[in-house]
Amino acid sequence: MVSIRDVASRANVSIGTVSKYLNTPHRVAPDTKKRIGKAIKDLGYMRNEAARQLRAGESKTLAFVALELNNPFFGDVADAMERRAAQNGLFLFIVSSNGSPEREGQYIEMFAQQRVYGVILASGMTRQRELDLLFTRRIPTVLVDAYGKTDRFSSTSVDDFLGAERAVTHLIEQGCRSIAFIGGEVQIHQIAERLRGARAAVDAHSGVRLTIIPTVERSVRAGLAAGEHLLSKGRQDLPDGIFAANDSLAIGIMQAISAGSDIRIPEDIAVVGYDDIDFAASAAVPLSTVRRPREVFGRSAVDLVRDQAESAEPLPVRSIVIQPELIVRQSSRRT
Amino acid sequence: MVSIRDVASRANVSIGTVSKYLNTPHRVAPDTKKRIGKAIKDLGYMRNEAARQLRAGESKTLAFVALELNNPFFGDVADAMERRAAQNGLFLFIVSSNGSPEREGQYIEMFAQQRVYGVILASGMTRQRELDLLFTRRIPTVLVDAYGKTDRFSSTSVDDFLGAERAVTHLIEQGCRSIAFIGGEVQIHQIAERLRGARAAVDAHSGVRLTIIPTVERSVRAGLAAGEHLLSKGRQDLPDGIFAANDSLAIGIMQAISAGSDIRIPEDIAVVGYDDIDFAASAAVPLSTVRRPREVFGRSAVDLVRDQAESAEPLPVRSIVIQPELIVRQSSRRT
DNA sequence: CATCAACTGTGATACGTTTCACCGCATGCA
DNA sequence: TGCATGCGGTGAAACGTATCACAGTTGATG
Repeated sequence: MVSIRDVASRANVSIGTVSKYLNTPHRVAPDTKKRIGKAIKDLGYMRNEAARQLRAGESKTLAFVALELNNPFFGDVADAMERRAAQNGLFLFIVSSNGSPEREGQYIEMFAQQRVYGVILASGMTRQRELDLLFTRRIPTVLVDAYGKTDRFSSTSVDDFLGAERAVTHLIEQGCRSIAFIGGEVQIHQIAERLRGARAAVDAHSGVRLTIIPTVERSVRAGLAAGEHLLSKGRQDLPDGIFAANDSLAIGIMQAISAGSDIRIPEDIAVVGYDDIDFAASAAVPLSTVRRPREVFGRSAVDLVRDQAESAEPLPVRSIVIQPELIVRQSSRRT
Repeated sequence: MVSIRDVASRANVSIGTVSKYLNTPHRVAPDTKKRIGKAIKDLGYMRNEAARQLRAGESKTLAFVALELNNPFFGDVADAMERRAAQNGLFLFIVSSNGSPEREGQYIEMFAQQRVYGVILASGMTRQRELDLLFTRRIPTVLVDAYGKTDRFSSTSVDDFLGAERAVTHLIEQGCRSIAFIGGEVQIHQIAERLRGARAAVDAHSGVRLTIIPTVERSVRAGLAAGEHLLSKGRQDLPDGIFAANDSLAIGIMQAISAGSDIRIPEDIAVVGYDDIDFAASAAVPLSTVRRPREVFGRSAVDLVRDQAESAEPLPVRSIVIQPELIVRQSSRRT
């Protein structure tokens, strides 16, 4: 493997000069510059990033830990972050925790070991252990959608409690009295918030019941399975309103219902999802949902990290909270 | 920042012993082990990955370059890769080229500088420059969906030519005579293949026309725009069959058609997409499509990289070609 | 009792950079 | 001429780890 040393000797200069060429080229004489450039090309030299990092101690790599990538919502957010990162001269590494806190922990540890530029956490299930790690190491960290979870990190989030409350209140206004919350994995912070909001809405109206149906994943497939499970019950046990933890789930459930029964949406069961992914509007029955702005989300998370990283002294914690918007479509419109 | 040196002195051992503790703990006496462990905990020591890499020269990080993450297909593939990587004790870093070959080039260069374990390329638009780079540096590299593009790298791919040919032949059998191919960004290898397949099918039948409609992105939104553009033409200029470059596009187009006209799908226009993402089956009109197995895809790409990386001598190039499957649903079923 | 192997721990070296104090030299100015 | 200034280049010292030959100790074996 060819190193800076080889380049130096081939160009008849010292190692220091080659390094200068690499980092502050304007401080190298034109003639020398040419020689070094040629040597690099001839040898096919490529800087060893590990060595650079070790010595310089800084990195331009921003890490984004997503909960799962099969949800298009995260894909869109990731793409938005990538654009913003590029504008700031940063690189964005995305990892998927695939729903496992242990795995996420491994990744965070690796990022800490790499001394990355910063970390954006959107898994909603980061363990205290890793949060402590990031905090004590002073690694610029931003939490996505963990509103109120911590006073140590900056965050961007949508007020999921409010969003869920609005969604369920809407269902109740449409006449629903038995509401099922699907996707109740309370490990995940966002989901827990949505459940809390749903319950608040239900509690505010007498005569309304809330049932919780957990799922393993939050994919279309999981929604299908949940829907089929639901249908296997007696007709009288069915809810008349469904609030799903995200759109993928909702779409899966609606598909199961329309394929496996003559139950009508929204007349017999009204459905509301969460996120407003692009596929929500084009579902068999266009899906009512709670919109979370993806572009803003991604952009502001990157900005928050950058501000922290570029600032000399520690910045005060900042929390950006975005209001969610209820989008009513056919799947819940009864009037 | 606390280093291995601090740990050593606090535990009253040499640096070498601490390193041994970190890498081959079974060669350290239980008593010493305890002392070192305590010192590490007390000091909050964390290994510096850059230094480790510099010295050891090896990494456990696999890089996946995706074309775009807003397409759920890539998200699913990425999740599948992540699972396989975890099984092999590897880390998976995902990056999105966001449709820009320059940006992709930057990432590849950075991966080469980092001496990553391996690289999986799925952008379909990797430049020759970067391919050469990876090849000469002997970085284990696998191409996804670049069947026949190179004889230097192993690859997993779906035969997109065949898939497209089948899709369009199916449209013709359903009576379509004027077919539009939507998403014609020929820069991207996969898309170019699909276009080639579509043309082959059209050429094999007399009296059938093929129109190409390019789009900037390949998202639902882009499909909506393309659909609206289509509708703005006179009714007699409309195609009677649409083959979209992917499902997101197809779903967007169908949505535009059903919202902005009384044109019926499939009676007036039959539509076929590509990928069979989970949302295809649950679209307003369930979407016919060409299925690409996502799980197998992700898994085998990781395996190919691993085989190369673990092998002492260079392995012969291997190409895994998967047959695509045409899934006929309502959007193209006229009989 | 001598020998040998297994087991622990040591210290020096190397990995490929960046950085920084320093030096020689030419230039401009009084 | 004397002196400050700035430019272009040098060489050595880190950065934090892994590795490896080697040494000391112990227990078993013949």
